[in-house]
Amino acid sequence: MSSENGQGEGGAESAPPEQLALIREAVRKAKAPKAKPRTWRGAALAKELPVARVLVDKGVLHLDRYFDYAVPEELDEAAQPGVRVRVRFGAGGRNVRDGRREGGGLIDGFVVERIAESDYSGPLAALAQVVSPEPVLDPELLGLARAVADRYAGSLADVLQLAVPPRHARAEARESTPAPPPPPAPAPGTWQRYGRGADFLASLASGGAPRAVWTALPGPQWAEEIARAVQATLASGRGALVVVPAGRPAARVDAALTALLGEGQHAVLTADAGQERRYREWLAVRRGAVRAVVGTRAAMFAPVRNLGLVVVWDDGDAGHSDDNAPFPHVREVLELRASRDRCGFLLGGWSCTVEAAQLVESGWALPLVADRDQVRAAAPLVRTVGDGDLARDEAARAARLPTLAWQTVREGLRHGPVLVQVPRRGYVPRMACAQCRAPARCRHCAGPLQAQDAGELRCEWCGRGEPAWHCPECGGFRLRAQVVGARRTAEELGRAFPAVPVRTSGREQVLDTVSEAPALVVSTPGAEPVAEGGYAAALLLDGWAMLGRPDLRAGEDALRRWLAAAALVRPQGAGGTVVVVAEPTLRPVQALVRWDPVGHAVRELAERAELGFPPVSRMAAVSGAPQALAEFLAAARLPHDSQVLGPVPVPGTEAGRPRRAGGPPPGEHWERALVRVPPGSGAALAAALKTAQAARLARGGSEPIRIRIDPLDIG
DNA sequence: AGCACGCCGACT
DNA sequence: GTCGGCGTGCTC
Repeated sequence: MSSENGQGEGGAESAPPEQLALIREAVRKAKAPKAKPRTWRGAALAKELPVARVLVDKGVLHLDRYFDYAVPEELDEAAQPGVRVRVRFGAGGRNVRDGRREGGGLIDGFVVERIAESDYSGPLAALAQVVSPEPVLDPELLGLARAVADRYAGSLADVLQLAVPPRHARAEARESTPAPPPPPAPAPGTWQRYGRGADFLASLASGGAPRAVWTALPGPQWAEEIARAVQATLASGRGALVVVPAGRPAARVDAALTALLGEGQHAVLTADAGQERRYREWLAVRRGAVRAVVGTRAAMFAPVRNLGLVVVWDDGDAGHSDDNAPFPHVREVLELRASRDRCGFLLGGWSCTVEAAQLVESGWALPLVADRDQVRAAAPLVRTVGDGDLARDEAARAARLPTLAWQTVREGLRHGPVLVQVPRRGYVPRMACAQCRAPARCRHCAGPLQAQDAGELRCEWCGRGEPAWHCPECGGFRLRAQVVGARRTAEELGRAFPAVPVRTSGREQVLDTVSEAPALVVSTPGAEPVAEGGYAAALLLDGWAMLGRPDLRAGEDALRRWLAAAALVRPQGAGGTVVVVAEPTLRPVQALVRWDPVGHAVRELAERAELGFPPVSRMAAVSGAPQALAEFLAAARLPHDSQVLGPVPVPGTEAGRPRRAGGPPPGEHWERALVRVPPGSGAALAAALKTAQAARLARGGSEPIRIRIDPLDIG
């Protein structure tokens, strides 16, 4: 045996490192078979359960396990399960010679459990400090966080960062005033309009755990309907949690709850509240002083006592997807909570996502829908303007708005406010030749051309202006991108109707409500103000802009945004009219005309099942530098029924493109692979990816690999 | 991520 | 001999 390094000492010295480690381990085990909490200088320890199992608050995946610490006598009382602690952690001070251990930084953690004996064979370090005696991490929340971490191949510490708000000492010092007893069981109110609506409320009120996908009728009643479901749950002696996608709907539900339950019965947990207020409200919930919660996505983890109902409104809104690792989605987390806590589940919206349709199809939830007569009575009349109409429409070319749109606005303004939905910048699709539809590209770098507010063309990649575009394919010189920003549209409409005020609502300034007086209200999707008494008409000008996006959800998203705008318009019987500029043959457009979001989602679901697309199959996106990605995929022990698609270059890593959040570092070229598994193997896929990632990080893999379960933007 | 341990060459 | 390079592996 000729060994290259020729140490020649024989025995353990020349063994390969992994064997060495094994030998060392064996020696250590033999010396200290089971450690009683031996610590520095034999300082006095807690008499009962002297070991604290601690989750150290580091998001690193290979530290995603508990560490045992000795509990000094003076911390015995405070170091209860669930409290925040500080511990020494790190390789520092392996100086056991004089029986003292020091070094390693102080880091935060949570006591998960108190136990009699550690199974760690070595001297335990002691808890350095109990940050506060407030138990913030109870077993339910820990279990949920664990489940979410597994579901999304993330670390427990990362999830806890989302689930437990940062401590605020002043907020903690204040006592939470308990809510007065809740009002008695409610009447079903407008829930009568839905087939099984009254039954659903009755079940909640009597302590049941019904699960429903609710297709809300257009109009403003949805918030009150949610409040009634909450009220029914409170009447059963249980708590309720409502999660909405943004601050404005949160304010609506807040107002409805106050109107129905009075003050002090519920807490509002939104991100924009500021640390002290956030923690105060969260603590009131945790302490059981408040039993009902409405909030935005971070509230999905709210530690509501004796949870009886979880509600998610408008689950298709991107606001429900957390943008911190591991990117949990409100709908999925609340599904987990409903299953784990055996509580009621209500997923509602004017539209219907494919995932929601799947919950119904699998039998996990029941549909809560109104019959066609109710829908017809509540919905506005929807008319379309397609390509054919536009081509025949001379006026449209001159004025950039179809004749039908002008007529509808003119008529609507005689009876009240008119809503104009225009695309947001990010949703404007590539410009194309109006004649042959070839995409308009920059002549220098072939980047996509984009119209600026002032109307001139500019390359999205290199920024060069293009003053004299013509189509290289057919010689045409007209571009098909009449869609312009909100301001431009507002100016133009304002000139056409000089007697009418024009109001705009968009990202910079969002209007909450407008009066019933005639006005033009120009808004980007999601920022539409509510009109008192409803809009007389709405113009949806972003049709093909939204449908043109190269995204699996383009159709579903477009329909959702249209329905959200159209739901603010008066019923057809009261003259409410909607005009959508989009091809009437397209499935989402037809679904809008018939006001049939469920039918759309069901067909979409069937199609995705056939093509092996999510959510029927489960997918994960794995991205990183090409070599690192290849190594990762080779090393990962993926489930045998998984299929790797790609890798392909990550769109948007070309130089000069605006960087997207969570994307690669600037100037780096990344690739992305999609891993697909059939239904039922989702958990195995997440586990395999998590294991591979942990192994990689433990080996000190410096090149980052990003894993995202259920990626949102798969072309 | 830090940080110590340990196995290598260059030095007083 | 012993000081110090940085390559591996552990952190209760």
